[in-house]
Amino acid sequence: MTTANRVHKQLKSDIVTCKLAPGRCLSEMELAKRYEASRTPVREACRRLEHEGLIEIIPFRGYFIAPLTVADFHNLHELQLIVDPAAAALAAQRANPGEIEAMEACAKYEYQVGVQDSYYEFLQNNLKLHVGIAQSSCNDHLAKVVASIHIRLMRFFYLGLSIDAYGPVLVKEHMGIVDAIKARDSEAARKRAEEHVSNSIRRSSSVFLAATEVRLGEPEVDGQAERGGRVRSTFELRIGEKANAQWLNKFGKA
Amino acid sequence: MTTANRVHKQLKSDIVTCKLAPGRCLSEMELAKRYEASRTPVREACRRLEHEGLIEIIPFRGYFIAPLTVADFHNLHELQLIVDPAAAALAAQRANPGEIEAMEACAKYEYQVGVQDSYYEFLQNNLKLHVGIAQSSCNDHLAKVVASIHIRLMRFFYLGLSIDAYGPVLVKEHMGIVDAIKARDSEAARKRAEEHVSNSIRRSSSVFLAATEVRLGEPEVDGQAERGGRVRSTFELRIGEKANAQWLNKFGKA
DNA sequence: GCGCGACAATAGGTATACAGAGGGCACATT
DNA sequence: AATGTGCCCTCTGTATACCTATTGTCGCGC
Repeated sequence: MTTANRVHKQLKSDIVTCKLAPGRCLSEMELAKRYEASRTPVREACRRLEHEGLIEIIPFRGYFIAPLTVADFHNLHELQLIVDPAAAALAAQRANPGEIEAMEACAKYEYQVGVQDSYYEFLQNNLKLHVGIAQSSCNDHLAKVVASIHIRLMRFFYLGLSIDAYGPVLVKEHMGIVDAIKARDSEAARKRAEEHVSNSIRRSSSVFLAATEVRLGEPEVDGQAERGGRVRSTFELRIGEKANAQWLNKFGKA
Repeated sequence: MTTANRVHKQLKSDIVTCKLAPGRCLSEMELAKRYEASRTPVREACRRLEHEGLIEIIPFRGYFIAPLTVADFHNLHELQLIVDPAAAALAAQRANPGEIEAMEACAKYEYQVGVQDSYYEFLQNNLKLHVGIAQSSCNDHLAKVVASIHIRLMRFFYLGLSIDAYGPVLVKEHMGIVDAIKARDSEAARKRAEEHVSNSIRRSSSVFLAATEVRLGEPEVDGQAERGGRVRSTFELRIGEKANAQWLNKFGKA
């Protein structure tokens, strides 16, 4: 394991779990100190993360933890609604028994309401399930896309958008997809995956919009920012962009 | 424009157009000399290209121009068949007049049979059309996925898989999609895009398979390799992988 | 008092030196 | 002669010094 790999892994984890606040500004030197490395591997790690959509690099300005925007939330879900059902359909045709077994293990995990760690554990299992299904499609490129989408969506969930009441429903939906795959029923798998993503969007979007409203127009400084790191804004609406306007319309908020 | 950006752009172009043979092995120093830069920006450019799937990096070993495999050809097309129609459907709902105009300009370009440069020009227009449609979906993430897929597929076409006889058919299919988008007919756009991709697969796969057969099992050294660069193999079949077997089956070649 | 321009500070971009890992080749031993 | 071991060379990975671009501030002039 090279230093660059280690830094990439740790930094990615810190971003996804929102240990590093969205919008936070960091310099190469800050990161180098934080992860005990020199600038070179830090740069490499950051470039990779930029490509993964977790960091924004503005030349000669700095490195910013990618902000969580309403537009991203919508677009990533929209994309998930395109690729996840397709992946499930292919998985139903191509998954091998071992893969299906692994899916079942992930699918049946149910978090305990109110227990933070249990919720995080659930998120990890949820990731493994969705990515596992995609990998079973035997299409690496598809699997990469699904994984990339899911990783970025997870940040929204780690931010505290817990979906407390839905535990049993989620397990039921997950198991439904896996069962369809196990039964080699391609169309059922597609349909159930599609419904699952649709439901997830519906379940989380109201929570997210509420959180957004509270913070809108508060490009505040993060109170607990170490080393004077600046925060652009936890939620950037970027009002005026087409996608946002359309999405807000959809929920009657515009 | 930084040096790293310039190297990335030039190297990417050289890879996509197959000026650098698939499978070719290159060292950082070779690339640094070739593009008149030091190792640092070359490294950065290569890391980006690795993420884009155009270069493979084996730690402590070297850099390889990503080989063109049957599996990749199949998987990329399969993915394109998932996302391109969806993008077209969204574009029909969201494209603005300027974008549609740009699409039409690209769509109506027809290459002259037998004229190499005209074919390359066509490929560029084809890229711009497909990516343009995706961008009109107002979903950046979707557009990125579509662009990434198309760029990688283009390498197969630049390799010499010319589809001589199909010029007018292609223009017709392209215009059909754009017309549906212009008419704001989402479902027609989806259907036509789907058919277009299906047809493209059918049109190119026979040519590609033929080319593959000729070269199969010839992990040859590239005659014109400068500086003693080694070539792994222009076409790697990676026999035994599920996806390959399935795909070959589909065409009765297994 | 406002605006423009120059300068300094800061931080990323680039070049290069150094270290360590891998592979190949040669020699020795069986 | 063949195989195994060890050394050496090359090339990547890392660290750091230097260069350059951007930005914010200060001062001068209008």
